Amino acid sequence: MDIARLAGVNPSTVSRALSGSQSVTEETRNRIAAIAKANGYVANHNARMLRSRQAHQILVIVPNIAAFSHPDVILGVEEALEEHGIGVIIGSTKGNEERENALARQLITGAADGLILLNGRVPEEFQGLPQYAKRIVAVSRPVDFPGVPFIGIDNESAALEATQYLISLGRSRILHLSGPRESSIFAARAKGYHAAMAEAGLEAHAEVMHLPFFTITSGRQALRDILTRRHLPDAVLCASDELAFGAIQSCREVGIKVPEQIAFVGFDNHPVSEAFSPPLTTVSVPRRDLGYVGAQTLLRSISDDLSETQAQILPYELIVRASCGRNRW
Amino acid sequence: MDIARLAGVNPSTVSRALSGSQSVTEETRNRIAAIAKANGYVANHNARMLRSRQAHQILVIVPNIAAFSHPDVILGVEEALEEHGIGVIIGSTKGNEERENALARQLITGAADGLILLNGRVPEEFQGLPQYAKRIVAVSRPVDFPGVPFIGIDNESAALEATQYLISLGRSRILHLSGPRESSIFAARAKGYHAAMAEAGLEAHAEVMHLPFFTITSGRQALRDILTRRHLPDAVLCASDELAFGAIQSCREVGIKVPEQIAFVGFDNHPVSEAFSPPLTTVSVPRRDLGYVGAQTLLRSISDDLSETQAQILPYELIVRASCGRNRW
DNA sequence: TTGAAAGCGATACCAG
DNA sequence: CTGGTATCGCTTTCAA
Repeated sequence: MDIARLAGVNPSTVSRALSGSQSVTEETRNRIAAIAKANGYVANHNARMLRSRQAHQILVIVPNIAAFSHPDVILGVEEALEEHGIGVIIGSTKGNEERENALARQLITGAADGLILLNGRVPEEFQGLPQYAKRIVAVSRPVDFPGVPFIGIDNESAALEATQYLISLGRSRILHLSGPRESSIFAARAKGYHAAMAEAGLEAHAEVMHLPFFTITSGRQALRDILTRRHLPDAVLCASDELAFGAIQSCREVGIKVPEQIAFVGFDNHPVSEAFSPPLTTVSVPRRDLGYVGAQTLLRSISDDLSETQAQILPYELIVRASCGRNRW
Repeated sequence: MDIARLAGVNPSTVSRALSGSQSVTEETRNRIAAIAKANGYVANHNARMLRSRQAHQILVIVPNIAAFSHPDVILGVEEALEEHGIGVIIGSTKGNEERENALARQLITGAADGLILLNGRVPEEFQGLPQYAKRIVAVSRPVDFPGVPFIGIDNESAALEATQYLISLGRSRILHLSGPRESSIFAARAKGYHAAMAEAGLEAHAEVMHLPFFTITSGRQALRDILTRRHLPDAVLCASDELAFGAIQSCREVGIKVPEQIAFVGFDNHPVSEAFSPPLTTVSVPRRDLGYVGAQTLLRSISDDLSETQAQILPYELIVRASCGRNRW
């Protein structure tokens, strides 16, 4: 590097000066910094990373970046990493396993130093490679891979509480609209829902509908089908706010009154839920914190001073709004 | 690399085989590929990139990843790049100039091969470095930097058309709720709005409110203020769907009827706008296509076969829903 | 088609 | 505190 020549020092001194090493006179450091700046010099990323064996990048794998809940998590991740000068790479998989593996390779090849999984699954590529566990954390959705920490909420308990709330309002024919059955997060919510129903002696009315997607469109279509039934539910617990938005839309379209005829509860507390009509009662998930804590956990895990924390459960909160009406009795 | 030893060939042959070079026997290539796979070998990313002077990564700079309109654009970018085996890095700046420059350095240091700007501004860092123009494209919001192509919609014309639509319904006291005045995209929309008002002889009623953010909260607060006025507008053209959601919420809270008393038009056609109550009339922006075309343009520009395309204007569409009611006359 | 050797641009280690 | 040198892991050029 010719900054060395210009400064009349050895390249290694330039390197030390620019990376803020202590073992360089402040005077020398300043002089080199000035020369570098004047010449618009910045160290080549790939060369540094090759030598120092760090990418200074963390990869976040999301199933779908357009889903309502992920951007806020990513925001939290960014905030945590920014403080450490670490960049964030995003990859969305859309459930495509091939794509998942391609992204996984970013970790294996050293393009990223760590992985934050929001998709609830460790890519196949890591099977039989337990040494990568310490470079991976799962956020929002747990994964089945030994040694990978999880940061999320207690979904079972949240669904339980939400269902109990509906029951406390006098609702009994409560339907649970959920996401893919295979996803542990939806399984947990369904479990909490069933527990509450059973506890209230309403098991006979319990019904879980697992949908392949938890989008607005998906919720809309599901309710269209349900509204053709002879006996309508009097409440619906939705596994995402998006499902609830679509579902409520369908009700409106056929003149079913919300919350009078059917009450709705969502999951996420997306910003829209407050502006929606009726404002949506929903389980608030600390998305940003999940991302923030997840990133911090990852950094600690990578640098080896993680005291075997296997799961961090953050608090959720049931936000009561008008979509469930008031107590009927 | 010991794959070479295992295969009994020279490292260079392994390199050639794995990168699919033609000048290697198919037989040799297959044999090496098999051995590499069996041993879980993948070439180190940073070393490859150092040598070949490519990062195979594109950086997308967004002002705020939680804004409703960006994720879809990113989706389009990902789709376009995935086909070329190029990864996507995301950085959100939250308007922080220092953060912008830090991200810019990713391009300068070679951590990324190109830059897609969704924030309407080329980072300071590139001032006086025109050679980077060919590695940058601006999507959604144009930037002021010679040689940087722009992919977006005709905002002025879209706002003009939306305003004309409101006028055609008999509305006359139309307010325009917009984002930061400094942003050219909002300036363009305001211009179209003014043109329509002037054309209809309603210039006297024209009023543009520039808000620092175009979020739900921002729209909600703005309308709260406006609704205390003696003379209410009879329509509001919002520069984003989010503003509209918040604004309509405020109307609902004080009992103002939408669309009877005030009609609303949004911008973006976010998925929620259809499920909202009332369903929101809005300008549909082809967000995904913008991202897709933007990424393609960038790739062509980087590889030098860009025929000096300076702007690609994609079609928008006014989606008419119930938030403006029907013609009053 | 393959091998040998020379870097890519930095950092790290060992002397001084 | 600074200089010299080996080296990170791969690709590429030049010969054979």
